[in-house]
Amino acid sequence: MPYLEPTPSLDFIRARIAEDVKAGKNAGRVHTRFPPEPNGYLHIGHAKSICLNFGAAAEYKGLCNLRFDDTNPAKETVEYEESIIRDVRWLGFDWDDRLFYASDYFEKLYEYAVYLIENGKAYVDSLSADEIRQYRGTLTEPGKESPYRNRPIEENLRLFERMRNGEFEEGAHVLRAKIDMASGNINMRDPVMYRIMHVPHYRQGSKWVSYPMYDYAHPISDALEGITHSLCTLEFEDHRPLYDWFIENLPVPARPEQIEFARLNLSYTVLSKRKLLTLVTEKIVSGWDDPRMPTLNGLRRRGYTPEAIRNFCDAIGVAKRDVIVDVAQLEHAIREDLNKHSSRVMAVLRPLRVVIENYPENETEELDAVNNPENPAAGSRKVPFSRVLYIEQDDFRENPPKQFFRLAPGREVRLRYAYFITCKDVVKDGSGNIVELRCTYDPATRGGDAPAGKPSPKATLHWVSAAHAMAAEVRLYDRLFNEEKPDNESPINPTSLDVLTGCQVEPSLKGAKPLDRYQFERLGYFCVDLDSKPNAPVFNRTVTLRDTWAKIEKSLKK
RNA sequence: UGGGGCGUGGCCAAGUGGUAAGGCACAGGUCUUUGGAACCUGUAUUCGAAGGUUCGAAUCCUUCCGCCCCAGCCA
Repeated sequence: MPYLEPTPSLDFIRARIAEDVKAGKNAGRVHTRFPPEPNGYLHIGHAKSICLNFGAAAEYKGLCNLRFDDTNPAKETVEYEESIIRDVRWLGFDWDDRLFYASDYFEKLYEYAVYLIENGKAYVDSLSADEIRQYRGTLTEPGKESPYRNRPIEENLRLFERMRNGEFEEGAHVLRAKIDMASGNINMRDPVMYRIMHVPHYRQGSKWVSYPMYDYAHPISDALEGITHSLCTLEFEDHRPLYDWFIENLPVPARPEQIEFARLNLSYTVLSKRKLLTLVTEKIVSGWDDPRMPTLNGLRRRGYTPEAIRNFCDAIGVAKRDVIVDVAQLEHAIREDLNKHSSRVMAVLRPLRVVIENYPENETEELDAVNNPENPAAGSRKVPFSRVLYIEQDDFRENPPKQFFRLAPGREVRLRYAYFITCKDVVKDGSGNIVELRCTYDPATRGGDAPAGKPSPKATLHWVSAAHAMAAEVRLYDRLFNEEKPDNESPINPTSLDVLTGCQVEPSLKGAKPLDRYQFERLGYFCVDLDSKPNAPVFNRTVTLRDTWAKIEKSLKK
């Protein structure tokens, strides 16, 4: 029996696409689209859809269009459109010349609407919005037919044209599909196709005053673009019969198929456009790109890479059940990527002055430090060492607990890439605060290697030379919410942002530019913030390193 | 009580009648000049529940239970 490679399991959408291709449906062609409405910024949930649409198309030698679903001029702006284009590109996807807009189909959409009217399948209703709601019935009771439902075709045609010409006030009339007011599916109870809006469109200007609704515009837009698989989220499942109804009742050039999947939910994170907008407008965060935001530009500013986000989307899969993915999964994705690709550097966030008593006053040594142990090709750099250093306050304990093996009085530890040092004395100020450590170094340990016969210390500390280090601001971020499933009332995590000033970073960081990413050894991954200036650098903490000591310490406190 | 969906370990997720993949998280361990990384080991007698069909069921049938979505002239 020959060994067979296990076939990688496909998610249900890819499986379906594979079937269609195999069956020769659409001549084996695969064509998807990502259809955002330009009314907000893209977030990690959209990334799932983007990766699915562009990814699945590419895997089956197909294409994916970027199409703006801009049918509601009251909410849409160029600012949003531009941010969406930037974010999809940044994520790593390309649509060549296939950038489309539903608004470019308005004329065609209008013609199709006329076609439905002519065939007795659409009518102009003159009921008010309130009345339409009442006539619609409820979830358990059927609706009633509008008294205008059987208007003569000619009258419908005249009225619809006058709607287009701007002869009516908003709300005076709507165009409705004539389907079934008794349907158990409310979407089929004569859904509205067009409504009058005296609002200029951000791309069409004042050309239109009647705008098509999503349910009507979407299937036609898909058909006009030759979309084969129209992927959307679960809440549109009920709309599929309507989607199909338009496709079946109109002479459209293709028959796209709508398939629904579950949208992404992330623990400790809010992902609804409305809630995100509130965070921005109420100034709870600094903007759409606040590094605590789950928006793509927020994540970018936080230091996330497109690759990590794509890997995350890959890892969580695509299915139909409602899920809440653990943010730990996202954090794992960025750690995994940054571990492989980011340069190591030493930075001291909360400095504690250390004087090496047996080291000459005015001497400086340049020591070799490896840039990335995961990637030898990244090479090495020189780090200056001198008599006065800074180490992390957390790395010293006057009365260390059992499992603490960092620096303590009388104890020897290694300074990374430098020397072993031993703490001889603790200097305190008037109120008993530790302000300085007096230490000695062992010249035989240069580079950090233990000489033959000498045991290696249990701890290795990062450090920085006081005379050479550069001062910096560091912003420590944590999850925005402490509740696993935050809702509208959830308070934000008061420690979601901790700004540290007076941090000391190694001099090689002098040329760092906004968005450059590093690992601060033993601390986490950081990236240069957009607010950073050459003389006043600012770093954002993307994510911490896994911290075993923090876990021990936490269990110690219990 | 109308219609549409969904229920596999703490969180995701394969599996489509032949005896429960994988990832995250967690717990041990090896190694280590990052308490990082890497590597190894462990964690569902069980697939929402109960019946039934079958030599054999997470997969088929029946009933029940639970959760999500829909009553915008939003998308």
